[in-house]
Amino acid sequence: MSTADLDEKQQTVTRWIVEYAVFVVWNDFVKHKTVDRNNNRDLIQWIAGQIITGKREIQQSYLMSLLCRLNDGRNYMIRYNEDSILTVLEDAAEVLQILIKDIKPPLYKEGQDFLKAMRQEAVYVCCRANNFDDAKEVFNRQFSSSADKGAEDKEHNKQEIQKMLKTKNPQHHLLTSHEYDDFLLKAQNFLKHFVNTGKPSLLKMAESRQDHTTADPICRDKRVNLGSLMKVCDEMGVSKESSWPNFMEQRALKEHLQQVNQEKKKQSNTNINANAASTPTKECSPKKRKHAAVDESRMDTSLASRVQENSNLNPYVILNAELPQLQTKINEKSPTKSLPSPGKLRNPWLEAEVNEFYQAVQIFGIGNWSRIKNAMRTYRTNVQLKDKWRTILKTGEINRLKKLFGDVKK
DNA sequence: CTTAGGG
DNA sequence: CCCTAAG
Repeated sequence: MSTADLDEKQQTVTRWIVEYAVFVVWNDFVKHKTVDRNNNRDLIQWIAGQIITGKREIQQSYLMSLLCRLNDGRNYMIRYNEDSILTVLEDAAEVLQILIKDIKPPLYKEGQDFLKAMRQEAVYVCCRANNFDDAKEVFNRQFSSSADKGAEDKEHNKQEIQKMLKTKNPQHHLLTSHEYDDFLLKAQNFLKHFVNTGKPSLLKMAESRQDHTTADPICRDKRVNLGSLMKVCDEMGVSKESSWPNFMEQRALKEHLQQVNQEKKKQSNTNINANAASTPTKECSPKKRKHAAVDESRMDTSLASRVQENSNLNPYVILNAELPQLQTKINEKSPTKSLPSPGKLRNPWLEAEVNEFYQAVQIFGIGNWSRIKNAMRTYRTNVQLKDKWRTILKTGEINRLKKLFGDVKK
């Protein structure tokens, strides 16, 4: 097989994954009117880093990033990048603008209306939180430059909002007559036009495959069997390393972190170790585990079950979960290149970093430093991780971690 | 390219 | 954190 063939196949698989990703994120959105940013961000970041020339793929990745922002829209305190003063919904409005830039005539008005609605909502969410100062700033940013379009109704609306802002009343009818969920519904109705409702190719492939490969009930109810997806990649002659993003492993890690955090919240009620539930395979010999795929069944069910918002993640994870600016990252070749770049000299380990590391070791096992590295998306090398583990043992920090997160499997 | 272990 | 041997 020539390398050109391989490239093309990789491209195809990449497309499929994008397609599949949109499918997953969109389904989340319409079903629960929410998108789990902390999980889907891995997907989006990976996609953003891919070299995908197809216009549709770019649109799709914009769509997904928009959905994540809409989900966060209630909380105007969130910022998607550090030096931005824009609130989530303002940020989302920018993404939307790009998304609908060359929208076709029949939809043009709808698009503009929705964009307007989003800008209003950006003001409203501040008002609902009784923060009229921020609301005012958002308003000025979003509504000041509408001089170019002197439509009457727009002006009217603008004045209405201005009046509302003056009252400083969070119970104003403008705010109470529409909930945020109504806005999401509106979003859903409009954004339908951007999502391909057909089944993703990758999913179709996987489904046709799993019919005769397994009778596992989990796989039957249309849910995705990631193992099958990977198999498809294999059969396409695409090496897993380059084609299959390691967000799968990252997700496993994140889920584990969430579980542990929730467990900690419930605290002393039960003595059950979170490990026992999340890492069923412990009898494997190290050699065997090395070749086993990431626990597929667990990730399968997670696809459908990551519904709840988790506001209790530790700060390190939240930091790590910030979305990249799609506008700037979309053309970059390698997502890993854009990660927190290492200082030239030595970088001390932060406690939160060590905690994440320890939990990663719990998931992937001692010695699988490479996989741990990928899951953590850290700039540190496998060897550094190995050395860190050694010093954790030597210094006795292991005891602190053991108390915090439980034992680590051998 | 990965990991283990010595320095 | 680096180096190197071994898989």
